[in-house]
Amino acid sequence: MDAAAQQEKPGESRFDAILDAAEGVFAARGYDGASLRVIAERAQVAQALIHYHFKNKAQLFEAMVARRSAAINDNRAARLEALMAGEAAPALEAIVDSLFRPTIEVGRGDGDDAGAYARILASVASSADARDQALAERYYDPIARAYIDALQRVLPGLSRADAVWAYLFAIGVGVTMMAKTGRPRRLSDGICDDGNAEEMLARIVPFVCAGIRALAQGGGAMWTQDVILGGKT
Amino acid sequence: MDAAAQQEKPGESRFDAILDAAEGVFAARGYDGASLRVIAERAQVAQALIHYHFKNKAQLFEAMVARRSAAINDNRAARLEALMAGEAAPALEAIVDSLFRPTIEVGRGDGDDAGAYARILASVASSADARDQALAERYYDPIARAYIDALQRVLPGLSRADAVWAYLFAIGVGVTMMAKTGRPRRLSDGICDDGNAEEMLARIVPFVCAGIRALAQGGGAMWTQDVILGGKT
DNA sequence: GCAGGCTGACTGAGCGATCAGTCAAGTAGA
DNA sequence: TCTACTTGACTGATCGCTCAGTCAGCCTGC
Repeated sequence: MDAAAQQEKPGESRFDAILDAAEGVFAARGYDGASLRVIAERAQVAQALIHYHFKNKAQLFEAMVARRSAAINDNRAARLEALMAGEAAPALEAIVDSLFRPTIEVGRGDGDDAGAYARILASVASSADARDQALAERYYDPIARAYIDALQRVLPGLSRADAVWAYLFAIGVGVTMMAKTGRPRRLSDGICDDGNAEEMLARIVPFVCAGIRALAQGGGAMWTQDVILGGKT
Repeated sequence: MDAAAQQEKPGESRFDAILDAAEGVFAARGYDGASLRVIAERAQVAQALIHYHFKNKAQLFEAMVARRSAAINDNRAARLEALMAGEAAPALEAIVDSLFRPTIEVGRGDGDDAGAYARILASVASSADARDQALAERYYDPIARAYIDALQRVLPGLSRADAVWAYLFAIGVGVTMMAKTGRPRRLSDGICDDGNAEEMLARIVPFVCAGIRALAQGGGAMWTQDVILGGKT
């Protein structure tokens, strides 16, 4: 047992301790794989206390998502509002940066648990389960619409459909890359490190921005048609 | 056994029926949420038969991944080899298309189960769990290296590190978008439909290609530095 | 000042349900 | 008869959740 890892953060309520523990265990084991017993152990509280504060397992999960998503999306909203307040349209790069940076500064954390919430988000984002989609709709769709609007304001040539696709593609990149799986290091023989968020962001932002601009220029639909019509080679 | 009690897919072995059922249940409920009882029910076999064919739950999961990944990655390898065989370097678009198309034609399926395997892949890809990373390493790292090599051959300006990042970003987009969550439709008020794979692919390919080219041109690292040094606006 | 009622925070014990996995017995085709 | 396949019955472990009850602090009436 690692005493330091179990030590309660000073000044933290047991309520928050449970949410912290839940985040780590849900991230490591998935929703069904996580057990309330293990969460209680890690939070150093009795298991029944979880049911005192939260109606059931599903509500604990939602409370955990609600707490983190509020922190991240409030941060995003503030940055985005500041960007869009001026008369001149901001750079696309600034918008995309404001989309990803809060997930690092607020949502990623440090140390062994880095990327814990990002892994939870990734599973929610790629799930067709009704519970997960309801969470996505409640806690992430509002900010998503704000960003889709912003993309259209910055790139007048971007259709509504392409703006939605662009946003979702961007989220797809972000959500999988923030999860800190260790795969970049393995695939690159140590050159790439997904533990270095700043190094990743320096690539994700130009990658995503170039992709969005390509959709705005509408150069896309032609390609696959060529492949289909002309036969692939 | 009377003919009426046969499985839904005629001529299919119970072995494959178990794998099919496992795919659907694992996709819908996650690894721990899936129960062997439910899988056996859906496959219309006794639960013990699962343990006859597969040592345990983990091995069933791996066998399911192995079967699908072999189908997808053999298809990818054949397309990629054909593309790289010629003297002239192929278009980047053709390479990226060959990366995504097999997941639709082989791995996505139709009807209610569309995207089932893609959802499993998404959870494996964003997991830091040792079992999931071992699966990724065994079944997906080899083809990943082949694509990373191909990217560098087509874009000589692309460094090894950027090629790895580019590949992982592309996979991030693909894996989350193939999962068929219904979110595009919800966010776009019905305009966008992630059930239409061809429509998505027509956007994903140019998006990803433009992103990769941006990394090859190295225009990335400057941006975030500007933001940090100059303050954001 | 202080007794008594009241409430929120918290706990140990244990319930019924369900889990993955085991096993001996049975069946069918070669 | 032999082998591969298939089954129902079963087990110990673990699950989410409930429940009765402890405890400290706070209000209220006297």
